Amino acid sequence: MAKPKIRLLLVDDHLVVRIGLRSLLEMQPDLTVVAEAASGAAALKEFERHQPDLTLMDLRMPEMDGAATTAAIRAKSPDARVLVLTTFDTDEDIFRALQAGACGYLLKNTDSEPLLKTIRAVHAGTYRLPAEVAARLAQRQAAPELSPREREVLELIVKGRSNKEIGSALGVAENTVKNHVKVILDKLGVQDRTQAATTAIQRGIVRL
Amino acid sequence: MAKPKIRLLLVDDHLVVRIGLRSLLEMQPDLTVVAEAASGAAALKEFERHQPDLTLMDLRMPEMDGAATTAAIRAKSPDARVLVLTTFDTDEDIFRALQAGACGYLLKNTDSEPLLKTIRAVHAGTYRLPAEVAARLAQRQAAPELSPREREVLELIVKGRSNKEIGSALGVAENTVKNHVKVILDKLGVQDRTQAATTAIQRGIVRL
DNA sequence: CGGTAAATAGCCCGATGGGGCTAACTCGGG
DNA sequence: CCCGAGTTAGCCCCATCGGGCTATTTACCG
Repeated sequence: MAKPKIRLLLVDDHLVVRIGLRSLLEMQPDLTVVAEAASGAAALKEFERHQPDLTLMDLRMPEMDGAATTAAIRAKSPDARVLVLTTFDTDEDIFRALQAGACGYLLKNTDSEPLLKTIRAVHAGTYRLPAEVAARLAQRQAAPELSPREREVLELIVKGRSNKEIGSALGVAENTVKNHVKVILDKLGVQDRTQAATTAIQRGIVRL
Repeated sequence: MAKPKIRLLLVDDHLVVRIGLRSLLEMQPDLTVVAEAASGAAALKEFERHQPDLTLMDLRMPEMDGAATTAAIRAKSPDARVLVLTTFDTDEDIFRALQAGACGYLLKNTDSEPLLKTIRAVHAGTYRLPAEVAARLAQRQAAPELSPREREVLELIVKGRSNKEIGSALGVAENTVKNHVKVILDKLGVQDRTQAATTAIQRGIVRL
């Protein structure tokens, strides 16, 4: 055994995905899966115990999602390498994952070759984000972020509440809500609340 | 070999899921995976060739989705058994799958025991839909279906178009659109177009 | 300590939306 | 051959929405 294997931690709430990944990865002579976790909380424990070289992380998970888990891991181990695995990619998810400190991202429907190639590249520190993703990230940075209150209002918009209902729900005047709505529409670059709702869902700003 | 094995066809566009399922299923003495397909079209070919006892079918796939593929299979082989595997369940997807002739449905994040149990139950013909799902189906049948034109209008609502814009897009008067919208709101059981948009997305009536 | 952003709230006004109601025409099934 | 559903279209009316504008308080950052 000339070179030590790359030690991997798998984090995914889907059993079949964990099994599939494990089978795929264990067939490689330079890779070994040292632990699996089905939740963010479990992932933290396993990371502590095994200190893997690289963590493969699903984004959509119940309770603690992949971005939050990634942030928690990197808070304790700033040089931890995390590669995000997503099923369908909303810009917001990827953005949050990368902001949380993920080193890269992959779609789950990629073939084995690009998957293995990316794992080795990330481990070697030579991984670069695809140009298309980098472009979307740049665009996202250009787009102004919503304030906490605005996100709150946006969630209620998505639920179909009127400005008046949102006002009483938040304990503020309807006029105040209207102001927030105006800012939200402006920041999202849309004309009305329906477009705001659908783009919020599309970008993953709010969970449906 | 006293009893013949249950011969399975796996249909899923995710490589890791196919591998994971195959590993899981091949460990069972009474199950064998005779073929895999990564698309609806490929699934039809493999079904023709192998005539499996049971097909495990993903719903969300590019080009031809699971419901359409299930319908195509059952059009040729009316007694084919198809078990739908979904990641996240929108009512509409499940409903369409069952209408297309699927025998049952499972979430991908289920553990192995319920998965194996369900496979054997479906093959034995003793599978019953969970009460919760049956209730949702009953509710869906109670809900009146949208007419083709109404679905068309709904799609434009989701895109954030105004009634006037929808009218000119469809070549009809704004008043006509308003009538359609009224009916849509009524059929969906919602108060305004924003709720219509979000519930349409949630139920899977329109693709985002 | 001053500037900036967020959150609050008010005003006016025109555009849009949605409820209720009537009424053509068309097409397919009983 | 008529009935029902779908599609078309009009009417009135008022609530809601969204644009534009100003203003106060708080809080944080440089």
